[in-house]
Amino acid sequence: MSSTRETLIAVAARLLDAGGPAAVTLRAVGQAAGVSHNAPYRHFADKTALLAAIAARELQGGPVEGGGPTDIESLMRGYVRWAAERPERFKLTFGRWEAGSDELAETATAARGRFVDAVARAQADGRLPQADPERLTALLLALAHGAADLALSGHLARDGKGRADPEMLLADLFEHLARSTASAAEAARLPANGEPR
Amino acid sequence: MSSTRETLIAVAARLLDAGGPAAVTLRAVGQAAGVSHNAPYRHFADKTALLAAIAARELQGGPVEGGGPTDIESLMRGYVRWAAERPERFKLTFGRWEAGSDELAETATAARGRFVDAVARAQADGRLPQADPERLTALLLALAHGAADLALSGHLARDGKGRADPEMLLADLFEHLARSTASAAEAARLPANGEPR
DNA sequence: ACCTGAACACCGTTCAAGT
DNA sequence: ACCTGAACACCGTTCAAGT
Repeated sequence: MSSTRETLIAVAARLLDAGGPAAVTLRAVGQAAGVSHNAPYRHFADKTALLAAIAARELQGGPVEGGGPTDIESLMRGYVRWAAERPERFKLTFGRWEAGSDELAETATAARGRFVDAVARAQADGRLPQADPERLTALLLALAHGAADLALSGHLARDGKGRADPEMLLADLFEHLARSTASAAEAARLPANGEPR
Repeated sequence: MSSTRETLIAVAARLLDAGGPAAVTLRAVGQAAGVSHNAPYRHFADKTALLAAIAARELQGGPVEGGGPTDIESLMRGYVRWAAERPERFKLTFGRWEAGSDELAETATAARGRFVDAVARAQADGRLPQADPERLTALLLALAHGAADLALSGHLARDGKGRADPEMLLADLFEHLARSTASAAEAARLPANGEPR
């Protein structure tokens, strides 16, 4: 039912990819969907709600689709690659959602849950340091997000020796964390083990 | 000379802070500056150029003003605090500058230079691991940027146990890096010292 | 329940004209 | 060299009306 709604979302996402947010006008969406320019108002409260629907759809099936590898390194790599390949959807999804829809917030929380699980597994394997899994996940996601965003706005890529792309920075962080894990394991062999769980 | 130009930038920045990018219309800027709504075209090629001028001014004197502390921890804290206090300017500065002005790119490069210097000093003090300073700077900036941006879009703050704000994540990263540094120093005591300078 | 066409207020940009 | 007022095309949103 209401296939028009899905059509509008798909059409709007395509316009977004092709021409950026400026190209997503209700008139263009309507024309591409074969309806009038104000038919969207029967399915969405306003233009913002339509954009929020794109972002929600992206958070559900987008960055880490089901079926692929589930180790934390692969998940993070998938995140930065998604940002590089679909920059407009990435910018939209993590853009300004001042009083954004509750649905979007819940979807984001669910998506983060998969990352937390992967982090916990890596901790159990000794590949990540012991720490609160949610907080460590936030650290990893913040780095991936920041690297991806800086790369898109041209504040990261350099031509010379200091060149760095998001995947490199991700690898660097994992290496530093691995060393930090080893250091903590060393300390644990001493009689006084002060490392909180 | 041309004080009108500076006035237009200042007025536009004030409108941006007050009401977000939607509030920055050439008509509102002109009215607040006491000129007609198309007088800005005598000083800027178009609206984008005016916004770029705001971003450039922000990059120069904004996040890390001269005179304050210059250690890397304080610089990074200043960055995330600036983002939290002036979210609209932060979003604008690191927003979409597709074919952005060259001046803006140069200003950004110069601003990053101060961070690289601070990182190099921290490395000399043994507070940060040995690595390419530019690349380590990129890692730190990416985390600060990502944490600040996720916090602004509500994808970071949680109510429960997993709560994390940008300054906490920054402190976590510095702690992990310090442990990584200690681990590398341990390894350096062994006969085979494989850590490249 | 869903869609249309006309209309309104607003915006970025251009242009002829003024000093 | 800098500014103004009118005008143009475009946009989000509303509303009366249609099926």
